[in-house]
Amino acid sequence: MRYQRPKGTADVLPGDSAKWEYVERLASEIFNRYGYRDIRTPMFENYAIYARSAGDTSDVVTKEMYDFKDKGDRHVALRPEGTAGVVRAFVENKLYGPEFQKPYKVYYMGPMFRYERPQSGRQREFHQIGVEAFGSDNAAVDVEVIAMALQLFKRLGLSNLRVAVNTLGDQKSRDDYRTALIDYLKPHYDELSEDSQERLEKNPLRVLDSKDPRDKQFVADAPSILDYLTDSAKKRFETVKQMLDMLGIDYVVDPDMVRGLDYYNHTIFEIMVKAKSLGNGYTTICGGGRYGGLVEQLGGPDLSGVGFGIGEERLLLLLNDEGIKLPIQSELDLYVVGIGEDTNAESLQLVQAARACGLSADRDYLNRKPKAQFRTAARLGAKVVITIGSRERSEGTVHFKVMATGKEETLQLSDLLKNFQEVYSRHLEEDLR
RNA sequence: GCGGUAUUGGUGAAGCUUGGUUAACACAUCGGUUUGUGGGUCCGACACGCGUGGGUUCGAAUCCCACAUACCGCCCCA
Repeated sequence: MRYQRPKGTADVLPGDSAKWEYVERLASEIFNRYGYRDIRTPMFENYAIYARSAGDTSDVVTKEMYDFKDKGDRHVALRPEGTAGVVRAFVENKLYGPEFQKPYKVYYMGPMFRYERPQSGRQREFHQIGVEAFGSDNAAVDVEVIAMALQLFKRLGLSNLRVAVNTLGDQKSRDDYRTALIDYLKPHYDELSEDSQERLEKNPLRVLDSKDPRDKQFVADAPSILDYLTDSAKKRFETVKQMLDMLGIDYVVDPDMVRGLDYYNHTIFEIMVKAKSLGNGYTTICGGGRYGGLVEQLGGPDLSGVGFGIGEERLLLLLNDEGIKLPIQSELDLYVVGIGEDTNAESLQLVQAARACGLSADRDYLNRKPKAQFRTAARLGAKVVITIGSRERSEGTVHFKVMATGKEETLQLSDLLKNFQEVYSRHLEEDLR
């Protein structure tokens, strides 16, 4: 009986993990530049936090929640997304207090869980890189987070991104529109897909997102949210667009765009990309928007927030597809070849001396023949190989070989151990000259 | 949750339609290529046996069933 990893999970192995590290390091570097700080919240929370925040009708809550009762009979759920937990932490730790600068900006990265059917770029355990900014209604913050995500993608070498924005308006805009949409769709109820018939009752806005041709014909002529915005909501959206223009960010307004979580209002956006590994058409790799009410709903003051989530698996899949080489250098400064079992201790001493002064060093542990060891050294891309055998041992010397030039010279072991860094660099540089 | 395709060694895979006893070929890896030096040549090694568990059969990687997983589509989304 062999064990398999749980359905919908993945092992990130060395080699691949270097890419993850690079992406995550770059993200935190950029986010920090915008004043966002790392926040780490639990991977599971009280079930109610997600149920209440995401909306009772959302698919995430109704069928994708990875929830269970713990030994204390507490109903908990593995986080399906990052925002709710961060909001909870924001409220619980009273980060809305006057001593904190607003907007309060944080970022996070880590695993999320959704119980659903796995596919490429869609797993049960997946990873998101996300940000949230609380406590400012300024449209500039909306634009800033979009710009920030774009900067990350750009720095990673991605192009041909499609930024779609839309607004859900304020409460009144939304209510008015909802009514109008229902009025429009009701007469066609029987012609809609079964899914949309149900959506119409629970969450009519979702009908707009349907890919079913039966629905699409009606969606095409459906009233637009943009016509139902209140003056202030409209003005706000205009400001967002102006600011995007001003920053030279290309975008399209997609009035049919709806987000999966119910808590959004005003600005919502998605950054999409066309990639073969992610199926046909455009796939979203970053989605976000502004949310009001959520902070209050989880017991905090009436503050709004804005943020986004980036799907890390999708991002990496995309980088792979595009053939983008991340600048990941795995260089080896030194490889120690030991000839004969009695050089075991000296080999250890040598790599340790190198490592102690900040060089990367490795050696052979299998007592293999010199030829095999050199082959390994070459494959690892070692800059220098130090060889020690019985002859050297009796003379208190080692062979120092610069792999690029093939030049080899004899050094005193004691000199090397006394001042490894200096001796190493001097001989390496002399040889390469 | 629904529908479909797939599953052979470290990897890519042939074989499966016409069940029969050496599971082809290639890459990678390891060893050797005369005694201590680098991605080359040549030689050699490398599947508890064909996702797991049952069944049919004298006999199954090859036929049947169940399950698992991956992938694709739907749903939805990162």
